Amino acid sequence: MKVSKIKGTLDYFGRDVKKYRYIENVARSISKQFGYLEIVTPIFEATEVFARGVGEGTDIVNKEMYTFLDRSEKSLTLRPEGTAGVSRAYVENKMYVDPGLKKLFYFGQMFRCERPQAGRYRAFTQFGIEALGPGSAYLDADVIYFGYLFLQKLGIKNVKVAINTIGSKSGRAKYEEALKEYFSEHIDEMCNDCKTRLEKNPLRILDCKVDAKSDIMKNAPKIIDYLSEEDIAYFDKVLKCLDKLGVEYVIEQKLVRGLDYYNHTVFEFIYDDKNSNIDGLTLLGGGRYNGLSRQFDGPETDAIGFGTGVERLMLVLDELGLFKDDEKLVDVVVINIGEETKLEALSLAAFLRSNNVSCEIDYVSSNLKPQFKLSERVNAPYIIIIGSEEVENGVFKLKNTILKTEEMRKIEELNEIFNIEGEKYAYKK
RNA sequence: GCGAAUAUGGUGAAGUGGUUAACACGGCGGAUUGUGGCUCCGUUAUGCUAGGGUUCGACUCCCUAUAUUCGCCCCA
Repeated sequence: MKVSKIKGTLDYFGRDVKKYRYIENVARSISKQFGYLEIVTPIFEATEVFARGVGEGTDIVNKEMYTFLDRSEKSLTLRPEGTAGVSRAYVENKMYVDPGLKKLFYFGQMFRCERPQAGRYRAFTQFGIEALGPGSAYLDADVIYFGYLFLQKLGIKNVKVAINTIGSKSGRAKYEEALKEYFSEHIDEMCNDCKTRLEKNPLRILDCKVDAKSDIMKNAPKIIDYLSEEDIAYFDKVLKCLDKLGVEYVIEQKLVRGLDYYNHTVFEFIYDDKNSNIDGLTLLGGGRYNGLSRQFDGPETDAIGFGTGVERLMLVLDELGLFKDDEKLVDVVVINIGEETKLEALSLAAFLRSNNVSCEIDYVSSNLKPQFKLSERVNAPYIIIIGSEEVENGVFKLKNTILKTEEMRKIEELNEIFNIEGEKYAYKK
């Protein structure tokens, strides 16, 4: 039977898996620096977690989720994003009883059934952070700075930080009402997408690219008129903090984000280089989601976080040539000349390995050619060559493939050459 | 859901309406070598995504299907 991978999924191996782990390692180390601890939540959850958490009106819930019935007819869903599950876990495990902030990060696969394209897959990996507990403008800025520094550490410089506020939940609700009313009067002149958005999520109309330049859009109600003084002061403070931290940003009034749970500060990091074919790609996005915990019957809790797509970052690293893979696979390849010394070579390899020297050996052939091919393939800096003459005389040939030198050494010197403490290797007659 | 492009061996690929489907890399076998990576010889797609059609004849033209890729929408 010929089977192939499901559309929009990836096999990682070779260089790609190294790139993937490289990003993961950077993510983990920066999380540590900011004091975020890992949380691992299930790959699947009850469907309500996302339906309620992410929001009934969102694209994710309406057309992108992998939802299925288990054997007891319960509706489950493969997680399409990380925040809802973390919020559910926060409430369920009563993490709120600890005073102060819970700072958590996750790194894992998410699933969305949509059309794959550059940097977008159906099974993809997100790294995200969530800070649950007392909110503050300082925290908002710190979270944004986290994202900023993360991309910097990966070497990704040309990034536009777009930021906006959509106010408190009540402000947002009033604003949505106003938008609905306003756009209802003009809906005939607008694009089809906007017509559906009007019912589902009027905020998103602002995000429309088709009608962006029309007068209707220009004259639409502004969020600023629906923000309370506290909301505005809060946002100003976030911006001041970013100034101080040296994060350059652009205020995008029309940045609203597609998930229902957001309020107050929202942001997106967008790759910004007109000359690049990945210009405009969203690399990281997030915002504040105060009160999401109420969806899971938890206490009203402030929270903020972001998510970033690892596959997209990999795409950027490739595009910019930022990931170099010059890792040597092993330190030594042991080559034997003639079948009669194969066992001696294996024994020598075993000795090296047991003393933390990584080492490779050809298990099949005793011909020189394939053995040298192997050492090329694994990029070994050293080659040890033994034949029956060497064993007879208690020596071995040591080849340095970088300096391209070759010399005969006594077997007693092996430990010294590879910095091995303890018992010395000796040929057994 | 909409739109576009592509589909030849292990890989990168060239190709023409008409006998043996170019070339390169890789693989395999061998020659020469106690030391390869240079050289030399041989070998490596009864088949060009699948099915149908046009034709005396199609890998090359048409249709359908499938897959991949890219874009829109939305997002990470």
